[in-house]
Amino acid sequence: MLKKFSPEKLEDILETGIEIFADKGLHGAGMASIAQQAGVSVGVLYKYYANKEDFFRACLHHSLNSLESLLQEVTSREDKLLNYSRQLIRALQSFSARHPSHIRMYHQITASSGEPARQLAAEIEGLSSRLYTRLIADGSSSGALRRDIDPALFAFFFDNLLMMLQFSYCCDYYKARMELYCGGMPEDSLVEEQLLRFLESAFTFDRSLVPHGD
Amino acid sequence: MLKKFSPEKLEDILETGIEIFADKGLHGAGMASIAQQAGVSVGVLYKYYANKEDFFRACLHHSLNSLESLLQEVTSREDKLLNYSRQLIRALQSFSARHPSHIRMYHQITASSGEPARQLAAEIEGLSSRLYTRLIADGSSSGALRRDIDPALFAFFFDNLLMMLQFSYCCDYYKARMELYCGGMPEDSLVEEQLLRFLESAFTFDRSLVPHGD
Amino acid sequence: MLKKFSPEKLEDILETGIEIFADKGLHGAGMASIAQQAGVSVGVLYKYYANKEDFFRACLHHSLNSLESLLQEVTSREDKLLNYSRQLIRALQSFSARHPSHIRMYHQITASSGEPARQLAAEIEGLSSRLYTRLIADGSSSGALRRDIDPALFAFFFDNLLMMLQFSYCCDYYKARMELYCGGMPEDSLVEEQLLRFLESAFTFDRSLVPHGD
Amino acid sequence: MLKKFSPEKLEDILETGIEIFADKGLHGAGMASIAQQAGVSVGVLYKYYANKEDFFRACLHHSLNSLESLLQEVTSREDKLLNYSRQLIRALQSFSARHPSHIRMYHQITASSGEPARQLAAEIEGLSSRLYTRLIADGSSSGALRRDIDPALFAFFFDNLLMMLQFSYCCDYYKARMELYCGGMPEDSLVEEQLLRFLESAFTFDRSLVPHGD
DNA sequence: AATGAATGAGGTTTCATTCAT
DNA sequence: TATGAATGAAACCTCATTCAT
Repeated sequence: MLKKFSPEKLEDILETGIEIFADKGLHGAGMASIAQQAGVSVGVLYKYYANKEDFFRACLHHSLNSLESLLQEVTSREDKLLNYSRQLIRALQSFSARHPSHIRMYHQITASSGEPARQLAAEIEGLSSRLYTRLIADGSSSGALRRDIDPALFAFFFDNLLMMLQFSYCCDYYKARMELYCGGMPEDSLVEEQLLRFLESAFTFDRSLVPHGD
Repeated sequence: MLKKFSPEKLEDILETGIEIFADKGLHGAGMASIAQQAGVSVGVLYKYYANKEDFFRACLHHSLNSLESLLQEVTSREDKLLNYSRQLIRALQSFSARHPSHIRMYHQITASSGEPARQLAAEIEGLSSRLYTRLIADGSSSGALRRDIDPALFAFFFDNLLMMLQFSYCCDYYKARMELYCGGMPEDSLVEEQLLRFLESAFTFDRSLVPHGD
Repeated sequence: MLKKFSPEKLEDILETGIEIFADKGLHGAGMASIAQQAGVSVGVLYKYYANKEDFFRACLHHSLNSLESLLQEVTSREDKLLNYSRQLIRALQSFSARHPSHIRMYHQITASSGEPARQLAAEIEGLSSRLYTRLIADGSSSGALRRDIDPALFAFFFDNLLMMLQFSYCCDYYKARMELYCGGMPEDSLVEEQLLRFLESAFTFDRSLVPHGD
Repeated sequence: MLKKFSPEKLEDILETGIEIFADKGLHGAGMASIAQQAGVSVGVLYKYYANKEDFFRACLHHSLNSLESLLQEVTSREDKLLNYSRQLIRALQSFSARHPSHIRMYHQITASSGEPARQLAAEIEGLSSRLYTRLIADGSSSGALRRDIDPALFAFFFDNLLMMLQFSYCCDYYKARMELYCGGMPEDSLVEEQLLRFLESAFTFDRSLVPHGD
């Protein structure tokens, strides 16, 4: 009856927590149902986590870690923005298929408010925001990307598109919305191609270089 | 001690509900605290709404109505996509400043799951998805917009950018994230200008029309 | 909109109260539903009665009054016990058919406890208990009824049978029970005849007067 | 602070429930007060019973079981009606002294209405109604009991007297009423003797067999 | 004087957390 | 150490009662 605790079990617990929190939110999820679905007793949860919120945060960071390692992998091979936009899109598609609840969990935190929201944003978005901004600034000054842009805002738009793509693959509401737009779930390859086309144009077209203008 | 009920009071109640639900979600919000903050008794809430969920839905629709009338106003003057992208952006900025909690409320429902999520999406996103897609298809076939695109997906990307912009003005997490990207809250006019530039290029640049290509 | 109050309205209110209290009991009945069914506002109820319990008592006494006047009428023509047992049975049958809720209301008070129960019993049962006991004692000493009995207890048994008969005509549970015993609701005349036969034997047969005995 | 649950505790809980429901009825009783008086937390009640009504039914069946086993015991030694009327009366007296609240609980359900009342009656009264009716029919045809009677109705009268006796021992109102009739609580033996006398005459006297008639 | 909307105490029920085993 | 039954605070909701109109 007593099961030895193990790192694998912890993984199970966190994954179960992510699954349920991602669906029902911090308040909607119940500790008992998480414990049951994870195959442990509630006591175990409270042995490792002080309370529900603490456990929620642990689940949050667990899912963020997996997201972060995804990003790390893609961005480790330093490259130009457009060169690895494709890698990024594919990675997100693959990750969304494998770990939809991690993305949904990430979506949950975007609903948080107050100072915690501020801190989470700094913690989570700091890396990519700096990376994207720098890549765009570099590309812009090297001539690979257009010059008439605010690198920060364009990085922001860029990440916005990627975030929404992830949500659209994982969250029920966004999924339904994408199907509404496309008349069914579009092929990964079509999305990849079109989004790249959208991004490339947005980043490389420079009206000031076009002869006549408006 | 008894206060006469009035349409203004109903408005107050719904606005209070939106505020609290938007912050804490359906499960996190308490009817008692909503009643207190709205300056009515719980009894009033239950006189007009069958239960918490019913009231939640009423708040939801109240905020959606205000969003919809915003969109109606802008889209009523039928125009080309790029022409009123500017109108749209400005309208969203103004709306976000006046009714941030309505946007947050909208964000809440994007966390819902299952069949309700599907229905809500159809109800809420149907209008704009069809409008955007048509405008893009029209522009594309008339030559005003590029031809090498999937109108549905480009409409989808377009709306994604607008949604994220709204959230970034209203939801604490997204707000912090935007500040992170921009090093502080950017001027509305800068955002407007840059997003238009981003959109215009994405929609009008047609690589196939450029002499040399990659 | 404002209706003049009248004695007839008071009668309506009490009858409605009796109907609903009889079915659901003091705690199960709601003032609002009573007011609605009586066609008055709750305010009227609280104008004439201090609170729910007070109103309940008023309903109680109203139904007891009608029961009492029934009894008064039958017992006014002073007679021997067996002579008006028949009158009593018929009167109860007729009353039960006309005012079943009054009987059910009476049944409600038998569920009360503590000192109030004691007082109600004294108030309600005093009359008939003294009457029956005296009649039996008289009959017993005059030789019309058997001599080997305790008049009080026989009066008690006598009234018990009549009470249960009333309940069996009016209360759902007792009604179902009587149907269970009889395979359907028996004719009034059969019940009358059989109960009289039961009572007559019980009251007149005197074993000590029979030659041999058991 | 945590007390281990046990069958004895369950018994306590049910007995407490019976006590309070018997006094105040389903609607009048409060789960909190039941829990407190039973020495458990409300949570325990809701762990074992889905809701108040479910718990009420459990209490009901608990008290009916004890009543039924009483009846089973007496009726198991199959005998003639009058022979075990005495056993029955004594058993009821003893049971009433030991478990007055079980009788009061039984009395509560006789106040129920609608289809549930019908079902409860069938469930509870079916056994004894068939038994009594059969015994009387047998006795009647064998000559041990009089022949000029409707067995079903006489069984019904018989059970009515026994029911009222129980109530008179246990329910405050009926208790006060019996004292009113008897000028104080009569000795068990007196009641036994007189009720038997009442019953015997009612069941054995056959006017048609008496020489002179009326 | 009658109305019925508003009140809010109190009832039912849930569930995060504790702790005896 | 792991368990999960017990706890009880707090949430949802009802309805007796009040009182402005």
